[in-house]
Amino acid sequence: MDWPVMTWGAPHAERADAVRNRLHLLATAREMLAELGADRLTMDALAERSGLGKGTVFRRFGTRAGIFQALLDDGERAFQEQVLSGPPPLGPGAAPLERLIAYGRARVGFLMEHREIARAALDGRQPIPAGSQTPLSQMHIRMLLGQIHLGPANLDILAVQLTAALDGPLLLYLSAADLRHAAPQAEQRLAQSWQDLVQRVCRP
Amino acid sequence: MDWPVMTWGAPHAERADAVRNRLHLLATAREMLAELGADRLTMDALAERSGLGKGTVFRRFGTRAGIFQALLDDGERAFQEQVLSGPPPLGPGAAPLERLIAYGRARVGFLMEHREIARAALDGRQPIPAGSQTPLSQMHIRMLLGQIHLGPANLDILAVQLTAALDGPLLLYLSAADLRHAAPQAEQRLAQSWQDLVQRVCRP
DNA sequence: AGCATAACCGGACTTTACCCCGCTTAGTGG
DNA sequence: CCACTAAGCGGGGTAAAGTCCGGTTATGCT
Repeated sequence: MDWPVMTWGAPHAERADAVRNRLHLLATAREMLAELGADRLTMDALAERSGLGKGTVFRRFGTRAGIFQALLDDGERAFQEQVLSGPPPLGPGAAPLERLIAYGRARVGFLMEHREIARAALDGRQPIPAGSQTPLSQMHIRMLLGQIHLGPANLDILAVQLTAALDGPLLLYLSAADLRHAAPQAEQRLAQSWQDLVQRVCRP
Repeated sequence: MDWPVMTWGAPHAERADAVRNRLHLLATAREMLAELGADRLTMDALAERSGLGKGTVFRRFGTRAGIFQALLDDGERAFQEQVLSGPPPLGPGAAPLERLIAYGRARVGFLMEHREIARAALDGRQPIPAGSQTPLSQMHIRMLLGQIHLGPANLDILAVQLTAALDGPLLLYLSAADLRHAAPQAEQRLAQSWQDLVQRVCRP
């Protein structure tokens, strides 16, 4: 799917009605999500409820998972702002290792809060979609790793591995039932374990 | 889905015709997989080609992903045998850390070899299915971690994290195109990075 | 303003995973 | 050998994802 790029004034800019529809669809999707839960949010229903055609829904988001990815991106934007320019230890100003630990804790919280959306955003056929979710997470981890003095190591792959270690448990291995049952404890333990892992990896 | 347990002689054992059909379906699935690729392997086609009803296919495997999980399990069984009783450094006899490194290398190879099936075995709705794939991997890593003297650490979660760091890149983050393009290199780099990661985590 | 064109829209259509339920058959105990 | 029962079987039916294309509308240019 080739998304219309949002370069201003350039040719192929997103048309005004398209923007309107996109925002309206996202709002409607959020409503339905809160009302019905992720797996009862169907494309037909979304189209009907928003008063638009099904074709429009698919052109805007490409795929069902795409909707959840877009929804997640919204949250991610706010989150990234905290990370990039918020107060330490999450934002700049703290030591890189502290930031890395704080980042993991915050991301666990974020994913836990949006776990329904995050799960639904996974698409079996395609790997993690461009412009969404992980790339940002991975890039941030990669950046912080670069600021920590580590011996010889392939920081790019290490960042991928750490991202997987951070997201994987929540996205892949813990069942929804596990989480619903004891979410706060799970969140605490995952954050703590992330800290342990990072400290192990990054010590001299 | 509640699979018939294979406790011998106990009530509810898997019936003979069911076994026949299951094996036949798996064989047919393997054929179609080799011939058409994973995403053209459809349930209807599988049913028709195997000469069985659609209902039978679903009763046997529960879901589309279930077929690929079953297929993967077959390979996994052979793999596990190597791990549990093959020659060192993979099998017993080597130091735990060496075994852990060797295990990662072997698993990367295994997943790379079966990446199409492994991807297709992921089910968006459900977390990693019981009796399949990761639990074995996770358990093995957990066991080896237990044999390495680590400081205070939650070995259970650490095992989950390492499993994610091992499987995640291949299952989630690397696109099929990336892999097709430079599979051997990717395999080498992932194995090397696994070794780096584990050595970092497990040093005193 | 008027025109040309590129996006966009809608909804019918196709494909496919998955469900259901009446019928059949394999196993068992007498 | 026979009945009995639970498991298994088949294939038509449903719902939801994703595609297509003829008609519509926004936008840039003159």
